[in-house]
Amino acid sequence: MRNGKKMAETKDKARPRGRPRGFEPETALARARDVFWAAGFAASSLDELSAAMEMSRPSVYAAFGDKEALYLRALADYRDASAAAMRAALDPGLSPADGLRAVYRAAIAVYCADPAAPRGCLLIGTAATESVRNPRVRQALAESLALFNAILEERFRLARKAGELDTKADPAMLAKLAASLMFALAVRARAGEDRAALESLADAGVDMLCGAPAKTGRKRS
Amino acid sequence: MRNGKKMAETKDKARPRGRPRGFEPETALARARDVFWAAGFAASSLDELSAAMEMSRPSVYAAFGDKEALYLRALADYRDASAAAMRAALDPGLSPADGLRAVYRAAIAVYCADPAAPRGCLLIGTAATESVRNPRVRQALAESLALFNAILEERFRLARKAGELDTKADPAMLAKLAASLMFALAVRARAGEDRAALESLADAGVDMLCGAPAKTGRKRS
DNA sequence: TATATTTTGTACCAACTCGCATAATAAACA
DNA sequence: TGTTTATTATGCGAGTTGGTACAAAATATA
Repeated sequence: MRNGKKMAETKDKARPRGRPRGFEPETALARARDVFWAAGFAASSLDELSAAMEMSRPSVYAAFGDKEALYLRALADYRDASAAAMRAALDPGLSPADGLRAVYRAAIAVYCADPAAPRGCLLIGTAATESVRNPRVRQALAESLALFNAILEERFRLARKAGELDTKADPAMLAKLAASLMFALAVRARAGEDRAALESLADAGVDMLCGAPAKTGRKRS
Repeated sequence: MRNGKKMAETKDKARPRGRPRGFEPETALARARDVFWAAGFAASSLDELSAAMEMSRPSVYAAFGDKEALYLRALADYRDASAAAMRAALDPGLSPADGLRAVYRAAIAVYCADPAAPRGCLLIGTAATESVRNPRVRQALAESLALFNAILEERFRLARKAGELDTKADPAMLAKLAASLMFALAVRARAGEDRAALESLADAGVDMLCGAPAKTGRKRS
């Protein structure tokens, strides 16, 4: 049927013993992630998931376990991809402000990838809902948010060492504030705020976090 | 409160014609709101809802319509209560910084009311998930977030007029940044971050938004 | 009393949910 | 060729879902 075309022959690896898989795990996972991303965990049925993954339901179970395991796997993959993108954006060759701007810009691009139905962040937009009643999801969410904090903190710590930051600045708190703006962008994107508004908000946030005092609320004398 | 007309008749006005209701609409709605708050819209079954409301399912339907109508009603009530609390916290007798601190403190108190299972914000924690596929929920969410922005903006605008703010400051952008921190606090609370951490983050945010430049990342020379 | 009106409780429905048992299929291996 | 092994497809079953029909119950009114 759907495997008549190709048997998912991956590279030069010798085929395993049994019948070859009719799907590529990575793309199947990406499809599942997209379903969860749009509908959330609770509203994603296995029918819709297996259809999007182009797999029969027993195959989904055999390959990835039950619905929760599949969801946790999607969350973990998303977390890793996001962390990698953040580290890439925070190129130490750029100033902390430019790096932060790049992080926000990349995040907004992901959040608003589909202009017809912006999805925001998979973790904040869907895992947060499950977090109250599902401790495993809560832990995955908490760990992911902490990781994003830590990546930003590392950059701010480096900047302070390099003299790009006031020595009195607290890198950990700065990172939490910077991450908070990213989380808020995710919420606003999912609520439908348009991309231009998100980007100007992000720019104002960078100015406030890293400089350009003219635009803050501070009274200057 | 919001509909004095209908509420007044339950007091001591003549009883309506038929069999009297066995529930108080306000408390029943609050119970429904709590179920949605913990489980989200999709994972809240009518069985659980009607049990929490201490009403039979047909009674729920007769009084509030279907599950979505009940949810939208809970969202609207929550939005109104939140807006009232924000306006109360932003007492013009206080400085903008103190008012903002009060807003965050009140928000965190709501988000972390149950220390065993902090729920964050009903809108951000549950409506965001439904927003992608349910345009009515998305609109309710977007309008609520915009209302929170507007309430903060009004206070900043007043502060600028009163000379408490740099004339170059942009009240609209400041309000969006301030609201963004509130949204992030909601996300972090639902992810399980402890109350003390949220409060110190909120304080650092107020300092950054309204003054105390020593703690920002700005390099001062 | 009898009637009108509204709410309540029981019981039900069709559709959908997740997960699995079973068996056919497709490959490597002997 | 047959055997082994892994994946596929079919189909089912127990439970849950949102929503409703119906009649009993409780009140006001005539």
